Amino acid sequence: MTGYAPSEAARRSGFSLDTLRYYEKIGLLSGVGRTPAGRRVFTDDDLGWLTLFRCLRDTGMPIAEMCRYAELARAGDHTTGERRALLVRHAQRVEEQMCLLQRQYDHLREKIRFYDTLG
Amino acid sequence: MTGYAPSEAARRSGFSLDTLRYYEKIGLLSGVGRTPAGRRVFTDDDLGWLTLFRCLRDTGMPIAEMCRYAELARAGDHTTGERRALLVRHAQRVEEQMCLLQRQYDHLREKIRFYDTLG
DNA sequence: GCTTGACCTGGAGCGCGCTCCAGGTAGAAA
DNA sequence: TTTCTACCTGGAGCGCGCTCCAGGTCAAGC
Repeated sequence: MTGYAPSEAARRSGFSLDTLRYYEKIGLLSGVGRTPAGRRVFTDDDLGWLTLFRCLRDTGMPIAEMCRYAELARAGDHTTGERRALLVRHAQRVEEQMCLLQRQYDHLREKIRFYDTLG
Repeated sequence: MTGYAPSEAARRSGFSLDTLRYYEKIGLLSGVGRTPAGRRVFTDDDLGWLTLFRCLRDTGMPIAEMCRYAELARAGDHTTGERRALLVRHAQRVEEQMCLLQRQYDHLREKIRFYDTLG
């Protein structure tokens, strides 16, 4: 149960210090420990959450939905089904997003090929 | 050289009427024709531009960069090299984005598989 | 002639996700 | 002992990309 300073947690998660504080403020990240002087101490568990948030953000999940997920997790083991369903729905949206991205990427490549034929 | 009403251009491009007006206001789309009464008339050429903008937006290009591209195109044929370079740079960013998306999608799938093992 | 509806304008407002700031504290380094 | 750095708080501000609104115009259908 190593503890990490805010700057270290930021470095490892890829979120800024301000974003870490923001996530805690809105209740996305909760139960972050403190030193007697009031400074945050992040655990490996917190970093695990941050890794998940990184994944969800990178795949375009809105923060409100991540909050919902975190809330379910806090509510206990009886919410695993709902949590899984939430992730599955999100994964489906990501698949669609990947298809669209691929299509438009192909379109873009074609446009570039057009410029290639000009000279 | 068929002409399209704003609502038809919106339907075909997938942009809202407000967005079409906005794109013209900021100079992204220029030279859109008008009826004597001042109503917009979109040509096939305009729709071609909108299709390109759709592609670039869907792949995450900021509007400022699309403006730059449109500006180059308006400047004439001597800018084709620069235009191509702009698209190539963008395509590279899109490739990176696709890789990241795939990685995080895999991560997400793994998380879902974890929930599957629970019951 | 009257209503309806699609369109026009300039400009304000919004939702998201941070990001920055002022003013302050604790602890370590010189 | 002074200074420096990393951190703290509450709250304001920002950049992006639209989106909405009020108030008006025109053309077509009844």
